[in-house]
Amino acid sequence: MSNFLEELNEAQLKPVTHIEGPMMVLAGAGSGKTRVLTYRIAHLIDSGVDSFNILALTFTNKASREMRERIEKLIGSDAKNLWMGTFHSVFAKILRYEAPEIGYPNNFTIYDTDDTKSLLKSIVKEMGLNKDHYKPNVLYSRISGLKNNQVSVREYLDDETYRLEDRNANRPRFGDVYREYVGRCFKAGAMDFDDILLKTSELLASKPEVLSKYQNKFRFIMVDEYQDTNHVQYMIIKKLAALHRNVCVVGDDAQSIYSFRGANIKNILNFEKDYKEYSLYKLEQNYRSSGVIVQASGGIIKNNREQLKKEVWTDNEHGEKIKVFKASSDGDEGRVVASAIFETKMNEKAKHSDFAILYRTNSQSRSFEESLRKLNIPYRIIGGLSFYQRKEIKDLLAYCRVIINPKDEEALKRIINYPTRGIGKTTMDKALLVSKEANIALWQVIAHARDYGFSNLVANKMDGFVTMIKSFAAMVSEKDAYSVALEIAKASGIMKTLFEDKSVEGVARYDNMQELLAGIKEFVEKEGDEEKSLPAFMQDVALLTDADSQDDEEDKVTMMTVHGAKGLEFPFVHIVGLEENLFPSQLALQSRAELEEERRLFYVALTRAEKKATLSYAQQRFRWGQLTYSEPSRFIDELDSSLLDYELADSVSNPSVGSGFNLPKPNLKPLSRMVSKPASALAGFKSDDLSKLQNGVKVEHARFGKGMVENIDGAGGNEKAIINFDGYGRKQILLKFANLRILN
DNA sequence: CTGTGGTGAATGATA
DNA sequence: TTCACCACAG
Repeated sequence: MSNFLEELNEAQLKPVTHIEGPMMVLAGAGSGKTRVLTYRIAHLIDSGVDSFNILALTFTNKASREMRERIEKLIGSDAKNLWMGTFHSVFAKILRYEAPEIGYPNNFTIYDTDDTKSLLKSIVKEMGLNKDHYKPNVLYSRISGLKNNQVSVREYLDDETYRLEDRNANRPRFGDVYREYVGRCFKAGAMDFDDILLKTSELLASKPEVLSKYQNKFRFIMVDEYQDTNHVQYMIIKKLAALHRNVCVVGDDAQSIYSFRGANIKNILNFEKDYKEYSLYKLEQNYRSSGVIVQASGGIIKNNREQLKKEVWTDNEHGEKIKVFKASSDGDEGRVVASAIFETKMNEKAKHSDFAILYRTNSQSRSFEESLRKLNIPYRIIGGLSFYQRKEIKDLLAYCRVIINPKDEEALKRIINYPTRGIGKTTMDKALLVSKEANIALWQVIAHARDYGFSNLVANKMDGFVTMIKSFAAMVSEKDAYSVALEIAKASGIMKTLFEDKSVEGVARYDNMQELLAGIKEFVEKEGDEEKSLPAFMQDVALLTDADSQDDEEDKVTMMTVHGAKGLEFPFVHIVGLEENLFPSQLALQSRAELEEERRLFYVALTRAEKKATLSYAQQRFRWGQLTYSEPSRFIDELDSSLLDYELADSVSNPSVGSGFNLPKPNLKPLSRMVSKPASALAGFKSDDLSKLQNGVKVEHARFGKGMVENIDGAGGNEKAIINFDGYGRKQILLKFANLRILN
């Protein structure tokens, strides 16, 4: 059974057959790192380790899925018992059981980035702070940084250094924002992404019985991409591994590209201190890339001071030189790259899926999309706005969240008036104020609106909403996730609202919602005895950001950021936008450490290529809607010129593109700004008494002209009329504001 | 309360 | 350029 070991080379075999005791594998790009991890797990199980006792942590869902599949191929269904997943998914799962130990409910919600930012925004507003100094993005990354280093609110407030930093950054009250944010999350029974790790760490530190339970469960621990772990993750691993000390970390310091979110290279160095008896293994033979690419990338990384000693080499053939394209503009770069792909595909008889376009920022994808579309080259974009971040998806999921955890304030705010049910901003501001002053959940205020002084009219609307949510909640224990979700979509009116929107985007939104429902159905119908309830589904969803539903099988060119490409490989790779201030990013030019991270990022990009890498840059490009000029990236200069093949002529040599095509248009002021808008209220136009208005009456409106009343509803000064105007179509008009003259 | 249009900011990556 | 937010009219 263990003949699979024969597929490994000597350097790989050693770590794979290492069983007891701590170990670290430093694995160069393309050296078979995943292979070592998967084979080691297979070998552990083969040697009698119970698969239930193995924990394997990765950074992406994709990596863990891939590893599980590969292990399954080696050892069969035992692979299902492994605890394998991303840090977030594994510890979220543990927290589902253990949350009450630290004062959270089992049904806690996970706040994603949007929820977090929206909460921060309301806090800043409530506290009356200057929103230019307290921007959600900045606050979020500050809080995230603190949490990743396990700095609690208390510790923050006690530490003059931290507070000074914020005072100097024009946000002296950051500490109050931090405290309020943490308090509000707790009150809402919500954890943000960082909390999942932070709370796990706190749990393990404060509850010895819990710690000991998981120490005994996870007798063998494996960590992929160890160079990307942050301090909290490091602490969690350290605690879990303290008893058995069977911890195996795999990583490559040259590919550490996540220090911006707290990843700490020092964790690799700390490893040596914490586990003095550890064994070190190095994988230095690259099986992936051509000699040119291995040589070029090795040369690049040598420019970094901070690095561990490692010499990556290959037996592969030398291969083609790295091509460098100069383009005149971003649009031109798109055309050059698209036609190069077209050509290579023909010459090499390659598939579309053999190509990748890698860029530094998501916003660069546009020019490539356009050009590829023109040449009828199919492509897919990974990243950017993921499926689960789309508004219509988040809306439906927000209903699910409120049903499971009514205290979830962000979800509640999202849906209380969607589809519109007459509970608007003014009402909600009031409700929020009550919730804050009485220190009760927003949901409680809404559920008992009359007790908190809301008018009957408003309270009735809230009652309707609350009744609806409760009726959904009653279904949860009886029905599966799909039945509940479908009922929500129908009964809430979301489905109808989206269906009625016939614009292009509207149709897409409707389709997306159908796709979500189909996804839930799939979840429910999937084989296996896992739970099929809505809460079970929602557990998975919050942590799926990966373009999971992507059709990997289809023959398409892949476009994504360099970050997104980590761990992947393609025969032909285009690295684009190699310009100063873009790649390396202008934000990374402040310090040596940041520049070195950019360089590692470039190293990652280059080492994705198997056969051939192509670099390109544009001399000018549109950024923020403005034409900017740019210089070629320093990373091009750092490459050994004997490995480069400069394509001097730019796309002017391309006969299919007419000359002068790329000239910037003369900069005309948009006309719309100069045209004054038509007078909205005609002077002297006086409204008739509308109290006796009825269906079928012909009226004249100051702006819309003549029309016929088709329907009137509402009461008490809030009557709305639907009027069909000639030339303007149906309009809904509130009579108390309307300027209408009754004709006839 | 709700839809519109005008204004100003965004473009650094992830679970 | 595009998107999100805020006035403000209706």
